[in-house]
Amino acid sequence: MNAFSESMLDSPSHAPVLTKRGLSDVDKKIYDSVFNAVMNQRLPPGTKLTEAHFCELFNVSRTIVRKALQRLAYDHIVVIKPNHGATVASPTPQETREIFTARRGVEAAIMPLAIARASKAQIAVLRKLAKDEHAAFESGDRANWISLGGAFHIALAELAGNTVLQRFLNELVSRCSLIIALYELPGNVACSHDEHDRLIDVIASKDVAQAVMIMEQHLLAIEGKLNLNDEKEKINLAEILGLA
Amino acid sequence: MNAFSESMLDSPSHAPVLTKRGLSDVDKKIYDSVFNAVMNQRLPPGTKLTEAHFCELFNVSRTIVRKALQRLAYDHIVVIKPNHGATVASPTPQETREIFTARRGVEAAIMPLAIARASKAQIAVLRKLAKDEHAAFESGDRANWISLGGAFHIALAELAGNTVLQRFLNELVSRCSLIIALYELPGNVACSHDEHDRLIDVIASKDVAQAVMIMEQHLLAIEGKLNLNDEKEKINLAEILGLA
DNA sequence: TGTATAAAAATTGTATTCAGTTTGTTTTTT
DNA sequence: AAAAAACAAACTGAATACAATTTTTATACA
Repeated sequence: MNAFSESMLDSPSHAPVLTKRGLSDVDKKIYDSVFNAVMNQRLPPGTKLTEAHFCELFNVSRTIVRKALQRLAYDHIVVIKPNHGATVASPTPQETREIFTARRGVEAAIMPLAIARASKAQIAVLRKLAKDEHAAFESGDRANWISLGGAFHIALAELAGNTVLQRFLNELVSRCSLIIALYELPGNVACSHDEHDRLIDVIASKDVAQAVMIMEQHLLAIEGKLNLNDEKEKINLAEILGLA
Repeated sequence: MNAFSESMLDSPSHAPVLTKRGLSDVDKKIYDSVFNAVMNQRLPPGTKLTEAHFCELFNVSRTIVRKALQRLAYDHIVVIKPNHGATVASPTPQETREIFTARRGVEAAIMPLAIARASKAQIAVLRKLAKDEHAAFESGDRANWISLGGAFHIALAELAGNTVLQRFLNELVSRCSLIIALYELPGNVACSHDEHDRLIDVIASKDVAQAVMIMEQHLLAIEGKLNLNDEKEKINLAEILGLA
C-alpha cells in the first residue's frame, strides 16, 4: 500500500502564520486538501494517510490532524482501522450498489422540493452549470468534468432547501465521484452528455413525476456504465501473477 | 442553562477495570450513555455537557470524552460550538420540518427494498415489535413507547438491507424521538396506535405503492401532532414575564 | 444600589509526552 | 539457505501539560 506525497495535495498554503487570532481552521484545510485530492484522483483509493506526514505539511500537532481524519472517516472518504490509521476509502462493488440505490432514493425525495422552489433565475443557474460541464468534457478535463457533474446535483439539492437531504446528497455525490473514478470503464467515459439538459427542461416544466423518472434513469445509466463485477480483484490478481 | 448530574445517565458501570487488553470501548459507552439519556428525556435539550464531568464519571482523559462528544455532534444529538463546548441539541421548528420531510423521503426509498426482501419470518418480527409497542403504551411507559416506535422503523430499514439508507434513517429516527419528546402536545400523546399494524399488513401484501402512501400518511400524522408554531418561545417569554 | 472594571476560576483548544501495537529488519538457529 | 526469533523503527492510542477563551466572582466607582 503506497503512501501519499505532498504533490498529491493542493498547495497547503505553507505557513501564512495565522493573521489575527490563533483560531484553527487548519483542520478544515486538511479536510479539504484530502477531499479534493481524492476527488481528483490524486490520492487513489487504498492510499495510506499517515498522521505525522500531515503534521509536517501543515505545521500542526497530531491532535488537529486526527480531527480532520476522523471527519473524513465520518463522511466515508477515508477508512480508519484501529491501530492501522487512515486510508483512502475503496468502496466494494456491493457498497457501490448500495450507495447508488440510496442516492436514487434521496434524489427522488429532493426533486419535488426543488421543482416547487425553482424560479427562472435558479433554472438559469442550473443551465450555467450544465454548460460548464459540457465545456469541461469537450476540453478533456476529466477530473473537472466529474466534479461539475456532481455540482449540478448538489445545486439541485440546495434548491430544494432541505439541509438534511442536502447533507445526505453531499455524502452520496462525493462517494459516487470516488466510485466513478475507480470503476468507470475506460472507453465508456463519454456518456451522460446532455442528460442534465433534459433534466433541466423537465424541471422547468414542473412535471414532478416525469422529473423523478428521468432522474432515476439518469442515475441508473451512470451506475450501468461502471465495471462492477465482483471478481475484478481476483482476476486482476491472477493476471498480474501470470496465472491467467 | 443547567448542567447534567450523574443520575441522569445510565449507570456508567464504575471501573470494571478493563478485563484483558487496554482497548477502549469507553468512548462508545459515553456515547451510548448520553444517547440513551437524551432519548429518555433525562437529559433535556439545551443541557450543557461539560467534558471534565464525563472524565470523572468514566475515569478517562478528555481525549476520549471529546471523541464521544464529537460523534454525538456528528449525529446531531448534541451541538458543539467553538469555545463553548457541547450541549444537547434542541431542534427548531424549522429544523423539525426539514427532518420530517427528509424522513418521509428516506422511508419511501426504504419501503420497496424492504417489501422485496420481506419473508414471513421477518414479518413476524415486525409484528412482535408492534405488539411490544402496544404493551408499552398500555402500561404507560412513555419513554419506552417512543423508543419502540422508533425501533419498528429501524427494523424496517434493516430489512431493506441497504446500510447507507439504514444509517440515514437511524439519524432521522433519533432526531425525531428527541423532537417528539420536545414538541409533543400534552394531550395528544395517544395517537398512532395501530398504524404500524396497518403498515405490516400492507407490507405483507407486497403492495409497494400503497405501502409508501400509508407510510407517508403515518409520518405526516406524527408530525401533525407536534406543537410547531414558531412563536412558541416568544409567547412563552411574554407569558413568563407577565406581559400576556 | 447599580454599573463598570478587574481579577479569578472554570472550561475548551492544542501540543507534547508516554505507552502500546504493528511493521520491517537483523540476527540466530537449524 | 530458510525459518524462527529478537530487535528496532514507525505509527497509532491515550493521558498529561500548557495556552487561550469564556464565565463567574469580586472590587471599585459613580
